[in-house]
Amino acid sequence: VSRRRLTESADDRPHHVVMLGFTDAQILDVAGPLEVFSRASRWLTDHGLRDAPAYTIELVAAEAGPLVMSNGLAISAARTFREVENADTLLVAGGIGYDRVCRDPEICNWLARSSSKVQRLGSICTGALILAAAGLLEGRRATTHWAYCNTLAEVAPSCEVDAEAIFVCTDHICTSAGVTTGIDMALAFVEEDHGKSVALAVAQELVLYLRRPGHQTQFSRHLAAEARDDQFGRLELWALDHLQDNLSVTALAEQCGMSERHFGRVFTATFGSTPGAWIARLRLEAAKRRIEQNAGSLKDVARQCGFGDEQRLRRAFQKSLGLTPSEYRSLVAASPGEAIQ
DNA sequence: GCAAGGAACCGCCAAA
DNA sequence: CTTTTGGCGGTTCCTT
Repeated sequence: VSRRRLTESADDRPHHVVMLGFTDAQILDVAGPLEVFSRASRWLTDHGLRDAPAYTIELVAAEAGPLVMSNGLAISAARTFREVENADTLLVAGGIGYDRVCRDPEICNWLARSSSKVQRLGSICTGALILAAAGLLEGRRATTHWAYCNTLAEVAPSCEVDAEAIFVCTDHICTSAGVTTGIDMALAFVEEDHGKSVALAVAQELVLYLRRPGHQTQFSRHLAAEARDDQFGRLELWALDHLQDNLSVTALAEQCGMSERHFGRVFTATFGSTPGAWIARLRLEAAKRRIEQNAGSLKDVARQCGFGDEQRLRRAFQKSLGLTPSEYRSLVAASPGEAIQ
């Protein structure tokens, strides 16, 4: 994250955050980050740190008409992207319809032009592919939803794709990974603008908001998997519902009706990740969410997420995070908004 | 921390 | 002939 702070402008103009949404965008892509800015703004005025709102927030549509989000919820944006002026932070949502937006030259041109005018340009999930379509990720480091990292590398050959990062910022362009990471990115923006304590306060408030839907990451994974509606989409749904069961390569291959050898080969070609590593990641993410939500003992978490016992859970955490599960828990308790990779 | 056993991964080749 | 699929076996990594 660039350390560029908002200059205290004489007129104390609020920072204008614009989210570009489209039909079939992920609702969490859209709502999560905007919620961060809205809460930050309220926190600052509630605590007497600002008289005027720190952020003004606007959702604009890529096309005319209401945005029917990937969960069926309809939101109406007052304006389309054509009418946007003076955006300070411009965010691009991801979701199922991203490819349609990618093929729209008017939006791509608008994004390319806006990029040089705005202070920050961010993408959530597959929104990164829209930025790539606008030619904005060439020669940069970037990330996107893990299942689309290969696609991103294809459409933006000189883009250095970081499949591991939660979000990646180069200069003023930030791309975030899966849906919920858009919230982490937005928190980083708030921190950049108003300092760590404000970001932390917002994050703490948001923990409640995040807890409510339950297993947020898996939830969004469910939506994405359902929407993908192909063989591996169905496999992911099945795997998410069977985390505690045997998810060996043999079992997965059987689920897909393929031989192990063929399954492994097709899977790796599609996802750029081996089946074993993918399952490990699914389980680790699930365990992290449960620990963040303080749902049960580590033993329960280990069992529910398919690690079997605490030892295996601990090893998995050590390997990917360099922390033990209990260290992770206390870290999250100390700073709930901080996402740990 | 170590050794044994097992699972995952992948190159290679053959059949469909 | 090319593409898709599957079996075999060696190596590596993980679990116990």
